[in-house]
Amino acid sequence: MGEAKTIPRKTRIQAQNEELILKAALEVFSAYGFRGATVDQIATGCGLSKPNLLYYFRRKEDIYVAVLEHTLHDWLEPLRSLDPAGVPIAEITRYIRTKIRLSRDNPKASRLFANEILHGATAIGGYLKGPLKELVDEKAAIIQGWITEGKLNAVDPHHLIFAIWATTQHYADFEPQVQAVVGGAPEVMAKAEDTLTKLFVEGLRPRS
Amino acid sequence: MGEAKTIPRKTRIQAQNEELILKAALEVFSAYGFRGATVDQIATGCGLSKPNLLYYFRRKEDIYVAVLEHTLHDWLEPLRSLDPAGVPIAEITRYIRTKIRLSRDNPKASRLFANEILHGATAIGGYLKGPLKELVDEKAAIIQGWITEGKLNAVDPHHLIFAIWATTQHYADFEPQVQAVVGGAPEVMAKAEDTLTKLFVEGLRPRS
DNA sequence: TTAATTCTTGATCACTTGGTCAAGAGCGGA
DNA sequence: TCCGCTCTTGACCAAGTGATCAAGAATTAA
Repeated sequence: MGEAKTIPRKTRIQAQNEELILKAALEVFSAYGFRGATVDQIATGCGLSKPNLLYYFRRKEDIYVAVLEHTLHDWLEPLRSLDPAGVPIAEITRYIRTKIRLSRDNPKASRLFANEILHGATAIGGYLKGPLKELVDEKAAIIQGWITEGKLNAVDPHHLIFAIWATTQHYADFEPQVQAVVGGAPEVMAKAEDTLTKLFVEGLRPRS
Repeated sequence: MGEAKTIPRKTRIQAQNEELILKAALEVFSAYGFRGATVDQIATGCGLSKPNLLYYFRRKEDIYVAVLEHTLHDWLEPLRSLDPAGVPIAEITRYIRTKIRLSRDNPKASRLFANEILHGATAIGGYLKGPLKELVDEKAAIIQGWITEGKLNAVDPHHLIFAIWATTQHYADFEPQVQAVVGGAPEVMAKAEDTLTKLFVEGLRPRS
């Protein structure tokens, strides 16, 4: 079949090395940002020579975009699963808890995005204005519905979502600051989770 | 007097140029981060030649530290002025409104710090663990006092402060994302201010 | 086995960047 | 005016970086 030629399947080695590369790239890009990271660092990080790395991704930017896209989808999953049929306060609570745990378990992904957006979001600007905006608008409408039904306090849904993003990702993105002020004990994150949940729930629960 | 020799006063030109440099440096460092920024960019930004710039600050890092320190003090002023003798809810409200306006009017300072902390806070780590922690602990104690008096809902004061920082600075640090989702109209920031204030006030006001 | 394809790398290049230096221009006080 | 000090700059350097290339090694399909 000519098919095998027009759509070349990925080699075992290819798939394996690309995975190694993306893993090392997340490590390096999240720590130093796009401009601060070097191809050499990534190559060393995954045990490949620099020319070999550039055999799989021809330009540094290609690696960067690849690791961004590879991580983006998972990052939005919690918001995506906000259920319009659920109990409003319970849904919001679950969203906050899921989001802060995601930040705790994937701080590098959080920092990768933070850095990208902080510096203008040039690589994912299209994604923000397209799929991301669509998703946020959709979920904001759901929240607005709950507000109209009197199930939640009347706050702007978009800004509510921003507030949840900001507070939960704060613990990953600004870790050195958090560490400096309250230390890095494991119970800090648990306390953070409870505090944020309580703050938002009390802020959103209508006074009877 | 020998005093004039041991403590050389700053020349007019010196003071003037250093101010120019710090201004241009904030511009460049906030946009590209420490590693991403170049001395050439800063030099061009303030109309000096590169060697001339390096005559005033011998190393790139010296400029960076100078602009960080130059901005740090002002940045913490709102928290510093949290008044233990004031009305709790009013004090918190004023703090949030002051902070979000500071972020709106000085987004570059916000981004400068965000980038510094995001990349490990190596240049200001000492400041975070020293003066910053002291200030936060002091103000957290005040808030804790208000809680004990039953004037505020029982939430962890440290995490409350983190939440206020995160939500207010979000609009400066993640501007491209906010812009992509809700646009950049002037009323967006006003709406943000009202939403955050309402959220925190309702979250903190004790149920009678 | 064999031949085509994929994978790997040492050497190298063009370019950027932080930093130096010596020499000259400009300024201020006596 | 004159002298010492500050300020300014063109030329330059060494290190680091993204990217290329040709040639060889390994893998795969027949």
